[in-house]
This record gives sequence, structure tokens and C-alpha cells, in this order.
Amino acid sequence: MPELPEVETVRAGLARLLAGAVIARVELRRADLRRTIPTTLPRTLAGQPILAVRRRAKYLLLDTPAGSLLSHLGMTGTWREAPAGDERDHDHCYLHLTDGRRLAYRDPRRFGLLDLVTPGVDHPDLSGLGPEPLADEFTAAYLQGQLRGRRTAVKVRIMDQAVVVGVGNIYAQEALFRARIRPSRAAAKITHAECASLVRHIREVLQAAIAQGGTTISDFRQAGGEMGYFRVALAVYDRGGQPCTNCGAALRAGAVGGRGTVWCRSCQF
DNA sequence: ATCGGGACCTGCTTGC
DNA sequence: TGCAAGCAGGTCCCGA
Repeated sequence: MPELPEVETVRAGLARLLAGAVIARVELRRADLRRTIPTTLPRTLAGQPILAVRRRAKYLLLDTPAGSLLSHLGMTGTWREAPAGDERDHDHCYLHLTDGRRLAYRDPRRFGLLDLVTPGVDHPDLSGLGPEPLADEFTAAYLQGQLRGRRTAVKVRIMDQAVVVGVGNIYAQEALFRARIRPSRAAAKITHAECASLVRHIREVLQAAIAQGGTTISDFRQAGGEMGYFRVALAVYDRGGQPCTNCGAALRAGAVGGRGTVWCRSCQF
């Protein structure tokens, strides 16, 4: 589900909800997510004030003096404020706040993750990540270096979190369409000019999506429960067979890197 | 080292 | 209506 714009939207919502909040108690209801949630997590975070809510790649970090609560939403993860009585299947963890409010982490497919980051200690999930796509170091020259010599599809490369973070299956397709590059092209064959266009369009599509609160496909919700409204702006994702917004030709659907992929045969080369 | 494919889970949609 | 198959925003691991 959530790619950078959705995670950033959740981050902003949580930052608003959690300004000045203090964790009273952490209630683990199910620990076997993608990895098992450490048993030390509840007692480490109990009583801790939340100092900041940050995002790195597709991870969220709730900072406290004792450590940060690291979460990843996988495909179906959500954070929401859950008033008394609002308990749902797949609520794996509740953060009870000292003001009586409760935050729920819910993830039906359990591809997500909750973990603890100890202050001053590098966390393995956060090492080896590529640059943030909206940061200055994500340049055409950098991207071309990452594509050089690679026979794999360019779409697979830009979804590799070691190359650049935050780009998933929706925004990879959207950025490649805007840059007029076929998703299946060999990475090594992308020219410098195309790298420059791709960098620009990855940035633009992510920024536009953030401005709309992300993309709601089925279950994605902002931390306050609102949907994201970028879906109306998607040009190719899930539009196989429908007319290209640029030329009107029927969009092609296939698989690239094992993931559903849609592109225009006349607009993308 | 790189690459492709399958695995991990649940839920929803589609087609017979 | 009922059921099975296929697919879904993400990673991770394995074997070639």
C-alpha cells in the first residue's frame, strides 16, 4: 500500500495527533508480524513523551527519550486514533496515551513491522537505504550511476530501496509514464537525459501525491481516517486497457519484475 | 554479484 | 449463490 506520499501523509497526521503526547502504556495484541515485535518494546516506551514523529524511506519513527518506535506499514498497515469501543480485527498494537486517547496499529496482512530503535545505535532496517527522492543528493548523475551495467528493468531499479527510497509500484509506473520511459527497458540503456527526466518526474509525482494526501486504493487511510485523493491523478496505475491520457491509445498491462505494470506503447520508449 | 521467482499473509474482486 | 482463482500499495530469501 503505502509508498512515500502515503507514509508522509500518515507522519503528518500522527505529528498533529501526538504533539505533546505521552505514552502511558503499550498494549501488544499480536507480535508475529513480518518480524516478531520485541517483548521489551512495551516496557521501554511506557511513560515516555513523544518528542517528534519522523519518516525515513517508508518507515515511521516516533521519537522518545528512551528510544524510537519504528513502524513500517507493509501493504495494508494503518495507524489511527481508536476511541473506546473501536477495536478491529488485526489491531496488533495499541498506544495508550496519558490523556486517555488510544492509537491503533492495524495490519491485516502482517507484512508490516514494529520495532525499537535504541538512541545512538544504528538500526539494521535503516542502514543500506538509498537517498530520499526529494533530497538534493538524488540527481541524474547519481541515478545513472545506479543504473549503469544493470540488465534488470529500470522499473525494478527505481523500486529498489537501496537505489532511492519511497518509490513503490504505483509511483514507479506514474513517474516512468511522465518521463516517457517503458518500465521494462534495461536499466543500463537509460540515457543521461532520461535519468534527468526520471529524477524530475519521480520528484514531481511524489510531491503532487503528498499534496493530495496520498493515494487511497482500498484500505489506505490518513492517521485521522481520511482517504487520499491522488487516485484521480493516476495516469497509468490500474488503467490497463483504458485510453492513454496523452494519446488515447489503449494502455498495455503486463508484469515487470513480477508486479502488475501498465504503460503506453506509443508514448513510452 | 546479479537476477528472477517464490514466499510471507488476509481480503477483495472476478469469473465460472 | 457459491466457490476457486487471481491479484493487491512491500520486502526477503533462495537457487541459478
